[in-house]
Amino acid sequence: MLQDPNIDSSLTKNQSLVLESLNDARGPLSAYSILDKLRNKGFKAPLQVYRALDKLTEFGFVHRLESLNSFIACKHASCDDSAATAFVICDSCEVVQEMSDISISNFMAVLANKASVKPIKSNIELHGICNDCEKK
Amino acid sequence: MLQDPNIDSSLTKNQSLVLESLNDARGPLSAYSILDKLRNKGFKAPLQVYRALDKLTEFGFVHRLESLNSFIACKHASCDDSAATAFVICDSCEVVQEMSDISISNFMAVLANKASVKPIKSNIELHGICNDCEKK
DNA sequence: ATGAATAATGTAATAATATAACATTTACTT
DNA sequence: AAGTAAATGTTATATTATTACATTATTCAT
Repeated sequence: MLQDPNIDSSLTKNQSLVLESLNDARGPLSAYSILDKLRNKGFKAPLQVYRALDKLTEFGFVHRLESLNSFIACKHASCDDSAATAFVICDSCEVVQEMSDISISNFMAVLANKASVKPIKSNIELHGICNDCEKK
Repeated sequence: MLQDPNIDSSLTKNQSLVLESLNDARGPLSAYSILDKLRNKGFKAPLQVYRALDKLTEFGFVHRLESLNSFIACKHASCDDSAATAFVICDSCEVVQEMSDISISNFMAVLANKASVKPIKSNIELHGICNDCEKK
């Protein structure tokens, strides 16, 4: 799977390695499981992972799933700050769907307005059982 | 401040103490800061707090703020499971507004439907700067 | 009432997640 | 090339949460 060179080239070595780990993963990963995956690439301390994750999150390449203390690569071409994203998580198979349409951003804008707050960052996570798991 | 006896009477001693701590607090508290507040009431270990928090959350008396790893008493008379709640958090003064109207529940229902997921639990947190802090 | 089952508690140990502090290296800019 | 900013390496430690197991309290059917 080829990566966009323009994206990867803007990243440092550690950032690229962490992002690759997340891209290769089927689901969200904890910082420490990323660390374990990257020990054979020279990673030795959690801070190496956390620092890369900070930047990747800042760039919009990675999202943090607060309710799982874990991280997931953004599935969208570029997730700019203005767009709110919602995550739907199956508690059975742990598949995560990343939803990011205008209605979500609108909803959060309305919420911010109701609360008289200037929005910085939103976090929307819905836990449930996906269709496939429900059938079993 | 008098508590509803019907509510308190259904709680155990530890649960009541933890809920009181959260009711007395101006904002959200971490489990360990609750523990510290309750040491003079005989609390000695984090598990005493976590176990009480589990039950209080289950009963709907307490909410967990995932992005803060902390807990807050529910401001509503009774927060049944069917109602989705959103939290608006000022990153400056740390005041938390608990929003719980039908539009939030509706929004999450639509999201669940779009993702073909049977919803269990939702978590909506919006970080920003409140009006008061913005003025300063 | 009594005994069995269930729920809650006490306590110690440890696991899992995250950051502080400081030294060093690399990359960028002029 | 020198100076600055950004990234990295490394150790130690802080913070958050759970496992495991023993004990006590409560509930509930008989």
